[in-house]
Amino acid sequence: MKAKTPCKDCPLRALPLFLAHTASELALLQSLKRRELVLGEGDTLIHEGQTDTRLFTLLEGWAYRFKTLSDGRRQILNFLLAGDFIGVQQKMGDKAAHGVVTLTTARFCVFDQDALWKLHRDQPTMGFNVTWLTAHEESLVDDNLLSIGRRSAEERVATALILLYKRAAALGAYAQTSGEGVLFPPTQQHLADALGLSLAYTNKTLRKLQRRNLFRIVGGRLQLIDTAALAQLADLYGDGRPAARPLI
Amino acid sequence: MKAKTPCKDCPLRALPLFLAHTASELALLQSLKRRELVLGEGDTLIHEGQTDTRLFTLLEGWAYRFKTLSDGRRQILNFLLAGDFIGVQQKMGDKAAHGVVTLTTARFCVFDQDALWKLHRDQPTMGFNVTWLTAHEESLVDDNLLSIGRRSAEERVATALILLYKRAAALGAYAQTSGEGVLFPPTQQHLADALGLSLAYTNKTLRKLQRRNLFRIVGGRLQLIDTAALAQLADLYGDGRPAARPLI
DNA sequence: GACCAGATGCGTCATTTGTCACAGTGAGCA
DNA sequence: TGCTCACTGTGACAAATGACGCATCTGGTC
Repeated sequence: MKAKTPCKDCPLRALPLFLAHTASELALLQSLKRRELVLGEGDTLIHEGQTDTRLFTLLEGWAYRFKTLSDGRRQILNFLLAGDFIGVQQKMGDKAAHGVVTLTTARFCVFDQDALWKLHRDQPTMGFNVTWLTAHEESLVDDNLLSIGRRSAEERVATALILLYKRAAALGAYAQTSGEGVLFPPTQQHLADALGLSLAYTNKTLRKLQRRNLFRIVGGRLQLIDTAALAQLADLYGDGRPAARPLI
Repeated sequence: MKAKTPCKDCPLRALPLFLAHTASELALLQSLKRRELVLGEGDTLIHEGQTDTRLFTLLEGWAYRFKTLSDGRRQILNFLLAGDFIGVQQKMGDKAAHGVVTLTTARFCVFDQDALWKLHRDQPTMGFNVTWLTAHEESLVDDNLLSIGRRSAEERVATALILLYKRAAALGAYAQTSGEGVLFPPTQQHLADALGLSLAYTNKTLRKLQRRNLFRIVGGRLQLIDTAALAQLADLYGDGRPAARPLI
């Protein structure tokens, strides 16, 4: 899988979710792309505590960012899907960095060591895009913080299902979305760690909503059956559909 | 208070917490500074849901970012102290923006409408600094998410007290830190909303730690008495002291 | 000094969520 | 075929946290 797709032909870029870039922006990206990296399910891209790493873009598959306490308690900060840009925080050398682990086999675009600075220096619009993506990821974490701090278990599950569904669906056929729903790789343990709940209680809550016929998970695919009921539980602001965004 | 201090003489800039900027960077900042704004205690800087706003830097006082659910449950995402840069997320037009409210009388630096783009375009190092600050704020929210998702009430309180203490202390005399501790304006209700706990339980937890003589809050000032015990409860990675950072 | 509003402090009881133990299920594999 | 292992499902009970009510304190203000 070292076949380096040229950036301008990147199939992700064709999706309506992603904004178009100019030829010179693409040329800069191409010049910063070092290689592609494929990891298996459950592999570590960035170790927790690691501070100097490369920058990556997730091209295919799912991953997640997480932090742990010394006794092993783990919190998933957010899930990463195709198009997500990874590593800005580590580049800033923040003391308490997080880890990144894959949830499925995943393919990454690996950038030059100095990519973060060169993006800002050589193409201010790309620097702006980095800021945009960083602010956007922060807003995902903000949402999760609201959920975990103030929503009940049922509401958290409903919120997570809707938001993850919409994110995956926005990638469409590229992420194998179909009439049967979206691919949904997280296990209940992952959901528990993301929602700040125990595994057992996450299971009970999922079953409860499932028995009310609000959603279905079959064969690794998530289908929302009663989106309105889920949305009411979740009490979201918007419709949860991700905004069009830059792709770096 | 419309007395516009020139950026290069900003007293914040003299603190060791903040990195030095070049003359041309300062000149750019100066050109983007429109005015200063003073708000009273509990005033709203940015309404929740507002998407297009200005950029601000908090020059003096405390504030907080928050989100609410439609039934009024509120989550404080993080506290803002002098030197914090405000408004990047709203500029990105993220659907589910947060509000910003002051905790004390506060003074803000108000920037030009297009400041975000001009910072990137005219001085890539300043664009880089915006990314840095945004990533840094995200990492604060990551920390809070770990706390609320996986720490017990006692651990959350200990963590918050240490981190807020260190942030305030890093501003030194500028934030009126003294032998009597740091100024500490949040009420127990604010702490409860930040920690994802109820007001009553926050009170009980604070009292418990206070009775164990771990800290003291008197006259609006926070003193850590047994920092080691607090740190052990908090299970932090580093020492919690904030890293040197750009000031925009 | 009396009053008031916002904070803090605390007891009791209710609810949510966690813990533990164990059973079922299905995919991979010897 | 029968392991094993990761994952899902479930019940009984325990622990953490929330809800409510009310007392107390404190600082402003008339």
